Amino acid sequence: MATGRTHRPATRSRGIPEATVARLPLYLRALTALSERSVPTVSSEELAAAAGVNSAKLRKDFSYLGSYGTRGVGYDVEYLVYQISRELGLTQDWPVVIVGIGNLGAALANYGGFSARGFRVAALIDADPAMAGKPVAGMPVQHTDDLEKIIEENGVSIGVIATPAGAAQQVSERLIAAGVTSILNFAPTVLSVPDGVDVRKVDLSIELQILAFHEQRKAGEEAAAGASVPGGEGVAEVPGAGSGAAPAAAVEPPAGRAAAVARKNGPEGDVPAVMPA
Amino acid sequence: MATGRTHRPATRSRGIPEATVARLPLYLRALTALSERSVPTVSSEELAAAAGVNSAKLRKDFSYLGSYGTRGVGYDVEYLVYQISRELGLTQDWPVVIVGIGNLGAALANYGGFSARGFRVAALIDADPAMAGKPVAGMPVQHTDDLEKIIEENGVSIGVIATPAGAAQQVSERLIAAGVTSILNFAPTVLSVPDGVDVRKVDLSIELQILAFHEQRKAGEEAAAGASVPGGEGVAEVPGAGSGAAPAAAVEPPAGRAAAVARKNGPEGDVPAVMPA
DNA sequence: ATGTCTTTGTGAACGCGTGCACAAAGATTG
DNA sequence: CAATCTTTGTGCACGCGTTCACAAAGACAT
Ligand SMILES: NC(=O)c1ccc[n+]([C@@H]2O[C@H](COP(=O)([O-])OP(=O)(O)OC[C@H]3O[C@@H](n4cnc5c(N)ncnc54)[C@H](O)[C@@H]3O)[C@@H](O)[C@H]2O)c1
Ligand SMILES: NC(=O)c1ccc[n+]([C@@H]2O[C@H](COP(=O)([O-])OP(=O)(O)OC[C@H]3O[C@@H](n4cnc5c(N)ncnc54)[C@H](O)[C@@H]3O)[C@@H](O)[C@H]2O)c1
Repeated sequence: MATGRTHRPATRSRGIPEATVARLPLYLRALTALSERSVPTVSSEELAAAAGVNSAKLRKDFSYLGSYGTRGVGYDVEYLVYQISRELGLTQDWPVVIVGIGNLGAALANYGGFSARGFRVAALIDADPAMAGKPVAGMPVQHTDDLEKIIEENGVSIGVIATPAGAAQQVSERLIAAGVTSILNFAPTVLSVPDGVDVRKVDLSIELQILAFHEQRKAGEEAAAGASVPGGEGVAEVPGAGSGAAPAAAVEPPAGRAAAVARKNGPEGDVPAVMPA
Repeated sequence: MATGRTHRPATRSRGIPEATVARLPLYLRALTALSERSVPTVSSEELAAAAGVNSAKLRKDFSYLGSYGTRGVGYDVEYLVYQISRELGLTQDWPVVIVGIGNLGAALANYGGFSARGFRVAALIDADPAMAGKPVAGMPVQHTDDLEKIIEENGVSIGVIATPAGAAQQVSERLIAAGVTSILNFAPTVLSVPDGVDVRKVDLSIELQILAFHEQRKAGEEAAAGASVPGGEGVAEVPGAGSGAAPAAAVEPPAGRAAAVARKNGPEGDVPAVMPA
């Protein structure tokens, strides 16, 4: 998932809902696959299944684009591929720069699916002088000093940041100052950008943490259902104990901070242990 | 945006809203930074700014966890770090396997932030016999044949898929059959999984396409603004080629886009064309 | 033509998420 | 102890997104 433009001022948003926009690429992918198999038409039901969404949702999504279907038949695959591509702006060429050619940046540069849909890696940029000129994915890495020049000369409006978190904000500022108005950020930092600039983030760590949350919940329910007693849980040390703030154990379960939670919410789910930084 | 679990049966409504869960890692990151700077407390306003969200939203999010703040003062940093970590399940160790050690998989394996928060790469798995035994990130790559054994022996419940799209579904099935119940999928495919299994996807291509959509819209508005004075807010002008620093355009039918969208069926310039897949 | 059958397009209801605005809680000062 | 100041916690309203359900549109058969 990616966030970014949280701010939608509804500026004459006579447009396609954001949620719909986010699904269009999904539909496009499914349609492209059908197209390659020379399937002429698809029903909303079939396509929805392929894209993993509800068919009513899909129909409503398409309704924002116009009435491209034929009742009793379905949608013309080729036609829809074209319409969605056009709506997403994929009928034009989008030069992209990748900044930060480390493990991830190099992988991205080597990624084939990149150029498959109108996106073209225009340049690879890194701050490490030792990398300058070194070829990655058949393209010489360029030094950050030339960032502005590269952006302007290639008319780049989309930038990908794959630098360490500490450098991300500064890199984004340089990119924006040079003309970039859309950023895909892989660094685990919140980028602060001016209005008019779109930022989407890809954060592995966040995704894993969300999965962990659900995983823990699943384990908890399972345990509760099984009525089994998991091994000793030994309450570990509580960081920053003192501070006087927050009422400590008042009633309820085992002492410690866990009680605070139980106070408001349900009892179960107390699994204190070591805590990483 | 998990593909599988779209359905939320609200099983036992004792739950934190999904949107809140997705923000907790963000708060945690900001709090960890504060903690490292030995800041004792933060106000919702400060923390919200650091996390890039609305302060009211942050307070409401925290209210789902319980009442951990002190009015007139703010939140105790250390205490909150602990509570959020516990809620997210980061107080326990999560062994993770990465399947598909190619460009991306190797980058992920080398990623430090991985193990920083309770996640531990338990194994690297690849189908290529030539890779078996080869060390990546100081860990020998193991063959897919041993996938089930690895999962079971290490008690892995979270799997990361970084194989080509064509292999993703099959890999997910093997992972699930072996006991994995959470999957982070980097392959551009919709995974079909049974109930109870969570899937989250990271899709570079989709993110770029969403950015392209907004980028195109920005270019269009810009062009419209520069043209004749827009009297009515009704229909947007057609973003003609040229104008602005827009990238080189590819092929595109002449007829108005807005017209086709607004109208039921635009017979005019809507000639199906072959699009770059 | 007429009737039947399939599938779209969408009105309407509903639930979730967001953000405002403010009372209450507690710190702090006199 | 009372007054004042700060900041939380949340009631409430609003808008977006999702889903159901169905009339209407068109294909197709008779
Ligand atoms: N590797 C992964 O799988 C992964 C996963 C999720 C997130 N991330 C994030 O992506 C970013 C990159 O990760 P990585 O593993 O490739 O790190 P890395 O250290 O391998 O690469 C970082 C690169 O950025 C360059 N760099 C540093 N400062 C720069 C600057 N100011 N301008 C331009 N280039 C600069 C460095 O020279 C280096 O080549 C990090 O923020 C990391 O947290 C990585
Ligand atoms: N590289 C990127 O930056 C990037 C970005 C976005 C998405 N992706 C996606 O991530 C996936 C991996 O990308 P990549 O660039 O690393 O590809 P890659 O070809 O470099 O690596 C794929 C690896 O998967 C292994 N593999 C193939 N089938 C397997 C199977 N059945 N079981 C286990 N391993 C198997 C291959 O041996 C290979 O090592 C692809 O689906 C790609 O579309 C990659």
